[in-house]
Amino acid sequence: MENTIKQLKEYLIKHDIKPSTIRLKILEYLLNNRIHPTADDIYKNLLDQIPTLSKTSVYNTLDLFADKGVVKVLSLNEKEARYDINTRLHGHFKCRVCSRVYDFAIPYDVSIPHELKGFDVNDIDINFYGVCQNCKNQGRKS
Amino acid sequence: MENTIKQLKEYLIKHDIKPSTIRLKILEYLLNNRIHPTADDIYKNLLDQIPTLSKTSVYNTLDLFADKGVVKVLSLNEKEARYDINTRLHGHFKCRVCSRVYDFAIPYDVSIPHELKGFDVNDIDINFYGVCQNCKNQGRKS
DNA sequence: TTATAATTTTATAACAATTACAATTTTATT
DNA sequence: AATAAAATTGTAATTGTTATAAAATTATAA
Ligand SMILES: [Mn+2]
Ligand SMILES: [Mn+2]
Ligand SMILES: [Zn+2]
Ligand SMILES: [Zn+2]
Repeated sequence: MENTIKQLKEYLIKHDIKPSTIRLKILEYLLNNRIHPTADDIYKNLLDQIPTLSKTSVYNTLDLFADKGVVKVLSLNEKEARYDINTRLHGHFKCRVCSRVYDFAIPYDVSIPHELKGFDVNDIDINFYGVCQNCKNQGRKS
Repeated sequence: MENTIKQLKEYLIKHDIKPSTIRLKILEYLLNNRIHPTADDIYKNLLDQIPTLSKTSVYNTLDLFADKGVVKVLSLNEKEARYDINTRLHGHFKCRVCSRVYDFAIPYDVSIPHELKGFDVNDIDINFYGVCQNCKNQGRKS
């Protein structure tokens, strides 16, 4: 809805990815559904539009996207990986009740600690776990 | 080597865990091998001492330990979980070359960001990824 | 001690996410 | 149109983990 096909194509090409139909659809889904979906979420959701879609293609595409820096893969203490179209450094909060994953800005400078002097740090994950306000309010009613 | 059986028993009892042989062995392993091992690491290593050991028991024990706060489970962008006998808040660095996991002290106050006001935060993971100094030196030789 | 119950451990099968692989389809090039 | 390259698919394999029920061990009571 937000992006024209042309824009999506340019986005992929800019990231050195040939814009196939499936790749465009997955990119579009990720841009319009910023919920940190799993591969299965994406697969299930696109099945209406692309009835021949295979789960392998979803994995292939997401692996390619991760390779080219289009998505960041999230490990949030669960067995399924999640995919984030926002690759800039930011924190994640996972609610253990509703399983929603919230973004937050990291409120301190993430400098390399002196214990890691001489290490190359390419990637940083900051993950919080607990119960979100929504779920806390829900529980209050009982 | 470091701990007497008596000390290990007390440690488990203090955490509300009945000290069975397997539990003591796994605890001892975790205390003496602070390498953030996987369930398989632990299983393989104890097989000499306990030839009848089953992997299910290792998982059962680690689940129990996690439940009782004796270990912290780590999700480090890999499919296998790792287990840390140090449950105090600290950061982890995973080297993508040698797969070693290093500890580091978190060099800032991990206060709850204002975006998460009203959220209950029970757990925090801070994970860095990259190449450790060891592996960087190794590579330099070529 | 013996009997009985509770707990722990084991072996095996089931499960679920991901990956491997080769065949098919689609797209690009000549 | 013919050919080559790339993308997609279906299927099977792999892997870490979990479920389940039987067997072994340990605790409790008679
Ligand atoms: Mn995010
Ligand atoms: Mn640690
Ligand atoms: Zn919630
Ligand atoms: Zn290394």
